Amino acid sequence: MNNPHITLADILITTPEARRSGFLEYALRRNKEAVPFIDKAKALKAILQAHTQSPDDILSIEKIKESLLEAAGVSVKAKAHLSIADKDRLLQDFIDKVLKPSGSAYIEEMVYRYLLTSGDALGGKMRNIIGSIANEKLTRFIVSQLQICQIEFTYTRKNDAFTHGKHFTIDVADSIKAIQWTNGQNQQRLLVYNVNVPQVKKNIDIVLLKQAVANTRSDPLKKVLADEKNYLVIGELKGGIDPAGADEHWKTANTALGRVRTAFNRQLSLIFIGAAIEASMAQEIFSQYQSGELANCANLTDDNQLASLCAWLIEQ
Amino acid sequence: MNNPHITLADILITTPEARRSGFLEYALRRNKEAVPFIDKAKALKAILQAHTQSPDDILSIEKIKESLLEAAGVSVKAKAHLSIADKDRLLQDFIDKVLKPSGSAYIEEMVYRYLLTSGDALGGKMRNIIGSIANEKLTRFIVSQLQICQIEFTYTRKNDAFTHGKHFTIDVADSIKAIQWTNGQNQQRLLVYNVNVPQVKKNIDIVLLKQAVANTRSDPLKKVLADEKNYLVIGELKGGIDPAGADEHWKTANTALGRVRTAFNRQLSLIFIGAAIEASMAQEIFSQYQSGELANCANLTDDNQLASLCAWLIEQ
DNA sequence: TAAACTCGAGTGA
DNA sequence: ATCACTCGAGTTT
Repeated sequence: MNNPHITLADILITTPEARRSGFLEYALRRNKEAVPFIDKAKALKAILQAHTQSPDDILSIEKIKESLLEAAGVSVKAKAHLSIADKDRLLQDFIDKVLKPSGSAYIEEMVYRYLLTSGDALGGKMRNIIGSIANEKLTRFIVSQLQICQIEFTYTRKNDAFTHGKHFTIDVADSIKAIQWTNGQNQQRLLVYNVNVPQVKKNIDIVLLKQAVANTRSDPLKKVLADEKNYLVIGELKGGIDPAGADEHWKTANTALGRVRTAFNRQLSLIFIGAAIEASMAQEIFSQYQSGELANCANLTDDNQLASLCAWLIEQ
Repeated sequence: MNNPHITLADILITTPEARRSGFLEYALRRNKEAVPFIDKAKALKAILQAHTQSPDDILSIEKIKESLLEAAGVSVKAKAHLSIADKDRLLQDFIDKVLKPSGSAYIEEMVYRYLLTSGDALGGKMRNIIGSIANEKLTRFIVSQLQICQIEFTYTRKNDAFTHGKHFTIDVADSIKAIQWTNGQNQQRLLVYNVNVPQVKKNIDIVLLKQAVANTRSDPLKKVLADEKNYLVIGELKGGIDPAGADEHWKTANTALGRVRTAFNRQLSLIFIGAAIEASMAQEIFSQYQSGELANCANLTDDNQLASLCAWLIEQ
C-alpha cells in the first residue's frame, strides 16, 4: 500500500465539486480556442463575398477547396481515407443539393456548414488539450516533490538535451518530455512521457526507468527502453473530467496495463491516475491496488492523493 | 473454430476499400443530420435580428437563454455539471468579452459561436448513429440467416410484445431490441441488444439467452437475465470505421469481455464483431479466438465473416 | 438521476 | 503512411 491517502475505494471517487470545476475550466479554455476557428470562418466568408457571384464560382477558387470540402461535411481526418472521386462527388453534391437551392444565401449556407465541421474539429482539439493539461499537472507535482526533497533534477522539452532543474518554471511544464534525477540511494532515474515501449509496441503515458540518457532523441533512449530490466514503473494517466467517459477510459487503461503485465517477464510497478473516477471503477482500481496488480493510484483532482503518488514515484 | 471464414489473423483486418466506403457513407449521413442544426442557427439569427438591438438585449429573451449558453461554449452535457453561478458567469463573460467587442456584428458572432458548439453536438449525434447502424446491420444478417434456415422468429421494437417475423421489413431493422426463435433442437432462444447484465452490472451489446419471454419490459426479462444458467453468448459490437479508434475501442471491448469472464462462474461463449480492425489487434483477437477465450469473431465490413458468425449464432 | 453506452474529432511518434 | 494516443459530443436505461 504505497499511497497513504488511498485507504478505501470511495476515496478515489471524483467529487461533484471537482467535476464542476473541471467543466468550467473546460468551457473557458474552449472559448479561447474557438477564436481561430471563428476567424477562419470569417475569412472564408470574405473570400466568397469577394470572389464569387454564385455557387458555380466556388470550385474555381483553388485556395478554398479544402474549406469547401470541410463545409461539405468532411473532416480533415476523413479526407485522408476518401478517394479523389469520393471527394469530387461530395463537393459536387454539396454544391448542387445544398448551395444552389439556397439561392442568394449560398454564402451563409456554406459558412454555416463550415462552422459545423469546425466545431467538431474544435472538440477534437480540446480533447488533446485536456490530455496535455493533465500531463502538465502531473509534471508540476513531480517537480514540486523533487524540490521539496531537495533532489536535483534535469528536464527536457521535446527531444533536446537536458536542462538543469533550477531553470524550471511553470510555463515550461506543459512541454516536458522527460525528467531525470538521482534518488536518495544514489540511483539514476529517468521519467519519460508518452513513449513507445517496445515490449508491448504501444505508447505509454508514464514510464520510469533506472538509467540516465544524454537526450531523448531516438537512439540512446531506445537502447534503454529495449531492455526490460531498466523499467521501474509504467503508468496510465487519464485527464478527462467527464463522468460519462470515466468507465470507458478506465476500460481502455485496464487493457493497456494488462498488455504490459503480459509482455514483461519481470514484475514492475503499474500505476493509474485518473481525473474522472466513478464508484464502480473505483472498486476495481482499489481492488487491483490491494492485490498489488496496481502499485499505486490516485485521483488527479485530489492534490493529496496526487502528491503522495509523486512522493512515492520519485523514491522508486 | 466456429467461424470457417476466420482462418488467420490477417483476414480480420479491415480493407482500405471498406474504410473508404465507411467514411463516404459517414459524410453523406452527416450532411443529412446537419440540416436541423443549420436550421436552428438560422432561427436563432432571426430571433436576434427581430428582438435585439445590442448584446445587452440578449439576456432578456428567455427562450434563447440555452442557445446563448451553447454559443458561450457550453455543451448540453457540460451544462448538467455546472452551477447556476458558473453558467451566469460564462454568459456574462461571453456577452462582455465576445459579443460587445464585436459591435454591430454581435449577431454574426453569436451565431458563429453557436454553430461551433452545434458542430460538436452533431459529431456526438453521428457517433451514436454509427453505433445503431452497426446494430442494424447485425440484425439484418441474423434475420437473413433465420429466413434462410426457415426458422420462424418473432421480434420486438422498443419493449413491446413480440411480432411475428413475417412482418419484418428492412425499415424496422434499426429499432429491433430483441429477437426470439426456436432452434433446430427445438430450444428457445432469445437475443437481446444493449441490455444490462446483472452479473457484471454493465450493459452488453449482444446477449443470447436460452429462455423465451413475453416481452422485454423489465420484469420477465430481468428474471431471465438474473440466472446465469440462461446465458449462451455475450458479445461486443464496435461499428466505428475509423482506424485511429480501432485499438482504443478494442481495448474497451476487451476489458468489457474480461469482466464477463470474471463475473460468470460457468463458461459462456464470448464474441467480438468490429468494423475497424487493425493488424495488431487482429493478432490479439485471433489469438483469443484460437484459445477459445473468444468463441467467434468477425469483421463487420466483411459479409462472409458476418454471415458465418450469424449462422453459428442462431444454431447455439 | 446515475451510470455507462455510442465513436471519431483532433494529436504525435 | 502507420499506428495508436488524447477525451467528451451525443445517447439510453
